Amino acid sequence: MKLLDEYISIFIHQTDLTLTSYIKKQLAPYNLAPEQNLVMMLLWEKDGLTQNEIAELLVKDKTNVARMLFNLEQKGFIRRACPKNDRRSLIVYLTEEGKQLGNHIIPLTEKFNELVKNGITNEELKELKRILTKISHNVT
Amino acid sequence: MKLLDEYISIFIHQTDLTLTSYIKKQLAPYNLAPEQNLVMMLLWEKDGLTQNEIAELLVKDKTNVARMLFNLEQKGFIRRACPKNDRRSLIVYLTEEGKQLGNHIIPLTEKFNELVKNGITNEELKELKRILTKISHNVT
DNA sequence: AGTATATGGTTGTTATAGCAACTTTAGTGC
DNA sequence: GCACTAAAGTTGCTATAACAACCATATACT
Repeated sequence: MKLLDEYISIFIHQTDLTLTSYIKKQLAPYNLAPEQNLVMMLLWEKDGLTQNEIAELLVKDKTNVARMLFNLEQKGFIRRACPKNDRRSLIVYLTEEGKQLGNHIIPLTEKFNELVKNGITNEELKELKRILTKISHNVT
Repeated sequence: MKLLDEYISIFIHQTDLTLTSYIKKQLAPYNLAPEQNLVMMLLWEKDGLTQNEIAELLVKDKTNVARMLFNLEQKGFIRRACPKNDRRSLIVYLTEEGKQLGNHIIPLTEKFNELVKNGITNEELKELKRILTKISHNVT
């Protein structure tokens, strides 16, 4: 498409859509959406983060994170508890089911990452990150 | 963030979010959302496309396009008419207001594109597109 | 102590994004 | 000409994304 060639931002956007669409289908059988998976990946690394910490780590609006966590709680993958010393915040814990889920999902995301990088050298990856970083800085 | 460094797809996703967020704010005063703007850019190039053609050109689901066009119609930028030879389809036309809008938005998007490309050589841009294309093909 | 401010979460609204199921209309095959 | 299939749009559902406004609790400052 012409737009896609003229505007690099649209090119990046389309690539992102393609990638998201793929991983979404991979995760669907596990009842997990792509961004919900990012939250889970944080928790598999370090259980017991607060909502706010998750929002900062994912560079996301706290409203989105709150809603994602609500959904993950509904699905039974996490639970939220109020710490005694600060009744404003909520700490997020994995449930047993949430912990088990990692055994399936982590290999799946590793495989996805390998697929994405297929045929691309480390040099190229570094170059890609370097240019994307430059682009981000240009508008920030 | 660790996730961002380990998974190139997340890196791309974050870059896209940053870009989208920026252009969204630029377009907001004109009562136009980023994806709505893509539709308008197509129409400024070629008025009188069908909904289906727009969906194909933008590589988007027809349901999204239908809803975007509904919103653009509500805003008064386009109108939709049924061609006599095929009562299933809808042809999309710019209104006078929609045409006028282009005078403001097109320069704005050009400026945005220049900003995004700031400090990046044509070689780097080509390289970026090449690698992103490879990545897209890997999951398609 | 008491006001002011800051922090952590929630709710509401708008805009993508894509799937499934559906309606209406057009074209095909016999 | 009738049944079948294909095509174009619409509706409903779930999941992001971000902003504004809000509530409750903590902290700071006087």
